Amino acid sequence: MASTLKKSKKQIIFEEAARLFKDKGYKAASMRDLADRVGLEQASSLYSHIRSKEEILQKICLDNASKFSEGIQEIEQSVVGVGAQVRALIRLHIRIAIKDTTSVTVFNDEWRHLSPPYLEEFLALRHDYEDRFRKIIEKGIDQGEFRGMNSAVALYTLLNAFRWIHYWYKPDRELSPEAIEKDIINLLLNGLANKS
Amino acid sequence: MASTLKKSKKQIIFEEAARLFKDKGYKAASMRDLADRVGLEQASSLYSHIRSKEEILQKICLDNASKFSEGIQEIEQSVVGVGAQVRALIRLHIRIAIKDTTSVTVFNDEWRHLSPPYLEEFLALRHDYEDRFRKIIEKGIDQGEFRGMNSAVALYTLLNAFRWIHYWYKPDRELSPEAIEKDIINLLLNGLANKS
DNA sequence: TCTTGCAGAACGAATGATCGTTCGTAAATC
DNA sequence: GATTTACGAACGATCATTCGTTCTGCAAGA
Repeated sequence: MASTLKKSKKQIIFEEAARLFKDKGYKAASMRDLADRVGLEQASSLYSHIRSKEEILQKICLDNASKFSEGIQEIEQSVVGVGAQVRALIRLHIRIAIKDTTSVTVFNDEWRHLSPPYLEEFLALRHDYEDRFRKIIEKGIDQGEFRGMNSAVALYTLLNAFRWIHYWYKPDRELSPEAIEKDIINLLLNGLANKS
Repeated sequence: MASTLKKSKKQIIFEEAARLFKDKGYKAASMRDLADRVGLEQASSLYSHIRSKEEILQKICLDNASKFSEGIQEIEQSVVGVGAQVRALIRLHIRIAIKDTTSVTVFNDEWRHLSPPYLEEFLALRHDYEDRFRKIIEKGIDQGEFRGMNSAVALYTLLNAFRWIHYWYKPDRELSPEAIEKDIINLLLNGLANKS
């Protein structure tokens, strides 16, 4: 099989850790739990592959932050019209949530357990992302394409509207990702589009 | 002052614990932290007033669950028309989030640390609430008042759309609770109302 | 008014459990 | 034979909680 790019143990540990952190929360998840899940008898064995527990959280948080940064970067440059941009951003969120359910849950809910230098770095990235999203919304409001409303309320309502997918979605549902995208975009955007 | 209904120490402990659990998360919050916040030198002193750490979490979770149960109960009985019912439910969520910011955060994010008998009880209450909310949405879809879409997608998108308020809202914002209500209802409901 | 007794509240030490991590060594892999 | 990986014991820290004691405020009795 050409597709047998064997995963390194390190990678397995990171993936299993994401699942563990999602299931129990970062603080409640122990390194002994993690050792069990990857088939090691001792928690100490993990340290042949990783530096620390927090290193795992750092990687998960920063990797996901990068996904969103790169996503919005591309949308700003290649998509024209604020309506299409917001639609693309919604799709970006939904697709990441469906593709990387576990790591996006950790990214969403466990970032606060990052310690000082990394916490600030993470918050700066998030602030930057929200700012760029907000600017698109404000532009749409100014142009009359979006409903006149507080832009922060619009921003956070949108950002949170998908935050159940990574928790709820399973591939064997009768509902396809495309159908979810369509329904959510319709629900959100026909409230955002000005039709006075 | 007639308004001096002195809070019992127990009540102070519960309120301060909610704040602490919100700030650091249930697992990361220690009883020593809590003792500090209520002005006790020793964590052991807390046990003159409370039975256990989890007792606090149980009360916070069940109290808030009751608020939502009672809220939807009243709406089902007194509000006519699915459109008005959904509007009332949105207002219910926003008002609780603004009134009890700290405890609603704990209720939302920390319930999973409840242990066996209480966890199941909590999940049953939540399932019941979601079911009743979903039935209203389905009725609206059937009657043609709401957009034709998957009712679970609609339910969870609505339920999560406000989940930033308890984190973001501060009384000194230039934005009044009424303005937030208006904006969110407009944003969400004009996407839900069928206008073909 | 002063003393006494009592109960609730706070303390401080200690318990057993669990945590993340280190270290020296042994097994496994190449 | 060299290097990576796993082990097992151990470390120090911190956790929630228990226990016996001390402190505090207040009411009853003298």
